[in-house]
Amino acid sequence: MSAVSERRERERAQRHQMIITAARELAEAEGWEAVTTRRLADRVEYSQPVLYSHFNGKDAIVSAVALEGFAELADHLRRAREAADDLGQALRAVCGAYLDFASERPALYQAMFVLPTELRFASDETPAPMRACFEEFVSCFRPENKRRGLFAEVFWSALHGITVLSESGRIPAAYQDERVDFLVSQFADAR
Amino acid sequence: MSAVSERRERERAQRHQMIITAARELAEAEGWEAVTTRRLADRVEYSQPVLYSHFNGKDAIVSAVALEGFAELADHLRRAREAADDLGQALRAVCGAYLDFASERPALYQAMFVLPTELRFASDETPAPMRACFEEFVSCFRPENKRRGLFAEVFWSALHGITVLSESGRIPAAYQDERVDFLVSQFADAR
DNA sequence: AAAACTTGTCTAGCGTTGCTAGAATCCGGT
DNA sequence: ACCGGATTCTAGCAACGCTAGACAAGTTTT
Repeated sequence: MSAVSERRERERAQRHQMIITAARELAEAEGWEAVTTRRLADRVEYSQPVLYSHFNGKDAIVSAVALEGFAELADHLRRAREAADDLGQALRAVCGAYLDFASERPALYQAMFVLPTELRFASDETPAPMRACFEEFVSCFRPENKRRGLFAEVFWSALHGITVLSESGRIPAAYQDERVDFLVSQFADAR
Repeated sequence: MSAVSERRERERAQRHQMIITAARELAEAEGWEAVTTRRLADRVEYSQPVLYSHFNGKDAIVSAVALEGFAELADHLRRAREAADDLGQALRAVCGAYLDFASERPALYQAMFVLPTELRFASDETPAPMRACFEEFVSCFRPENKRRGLFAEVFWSALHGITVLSESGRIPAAYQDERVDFLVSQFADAR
C-alpha cells in the first residue's frame, strides 16, 4: 500500500469522525429532528452523497453517535462506582451518575436509548462499550448473587423510565431526587 | 339553530371520530411511521386539508388517539385492581394488566407514553382518563401512606422502562416475567 | 508521454412528508 | 332566481432521506 493511499485512508477516517461529531453537536444544540442529511453535509463541507459512502443511512449515523455515548457513559459510571466506599453507596452513586449523564446530554441519551438503533443489545455482537455500561450496573450487586444480571436489568429499566417520562414532561420535573432516593432504597436490600 | 346545521354538526363529529379511528387502526396495523396525512385522508374518503379543519396537525391526531387509549387503559387497570382480593395482590394485578395492554397494543401505547404529545400530564388541565390511569397506580398503595403519589410515579416509571426497553429490543424478550416478579417484590413492602 | 482506467465527488432529481393558499362548489336564506 | 357564506378540493411549497449518472482527479498501463 502506497503512502498516498495511506494518507487518503487517514483523511477518510477523519471525515468519518467529522460526520459523527457534527451530528452529535447538531443534535445536542437543536435536537435530533434538526439533524438532516443536508445540514450535516453542509457542516462537514461536503455534498450530501458522501454521507452515504460512510454510513448506510441516517440511522447508522445516529447509531455511531450512540456508540460514542456508550463509551462515555461507561467511563462516567465506572468512575462514580469506584469512588464509592462499598456496594451500598455504589448503587446510589452509579444511579446519580446515570441521571446526570441523561440530563446533561439529553440528545445523546436519546440516540442511545430511545431512537431506533442499529446497535444490537445483549447479544454476542454487542460492542464492548455497551457491555461495559451494563456491567457497571451488574457490579452494584453482590458477586455471589446469582440473579444480579436480572436485578441490574430491572434497576436500569426503572432509571430509564424515570428519565424518559420526566424528559417528555409526563412526570413533573420536581421531586426527582425524592423519586430516585425511593427507588434506590427499594433495591438496596436486593443486592 | 336549524335542523340542517344540527345534522351537519353531527356529521362533522362523526368524521372527527372516523379520523381518530383510522389513525389508530393504521398505526396498530403498520406502526406510526406508516400513518401519513395522505393515507388518513384516503381512508376517511376526504381530501387532505379536511384533517386540518379538525386537528391542528398530525401531533393533535396522535394525541386524540392517545386519549382514547387512556380511557381504555384506565378501565383495564381498574378491572384488574378490583378483581384482586387485597392491596398485595392489587399491585401485581395492575402491573400485569398494564404490561398486557402495552404488549397487545404497542402502537397505542407509543402514542400515549412515547411519541411527542400535546396532552398535559400531571396538571390542572389533565384530562380525566389520564388522571384515572394514574390513580389506579396510586390506589395500589395504602391510603394512609403520605407518599403514595410519589411511590406510584416511581413504580409506573419502572414498568414503563421495562416496557419500552423490551419493545425496542434493548433488553431481551425472555425472562420478562421474572423481571416483573422481582420488581413487584421490591415494591411490596413499600405499600 | 499519451491513453485508459479507477476512484472519488458533485449536480440534479425522485418520491415522500406535513401543511396551506386560493379556486371551485355546494347549499340555505332572501 | 340569485346571493353569500361555509365547505371542500386541486395544486403546490419547502423540506425530507436517498440515489443515479455526469464529471473530474489521480493512478496505472501502453
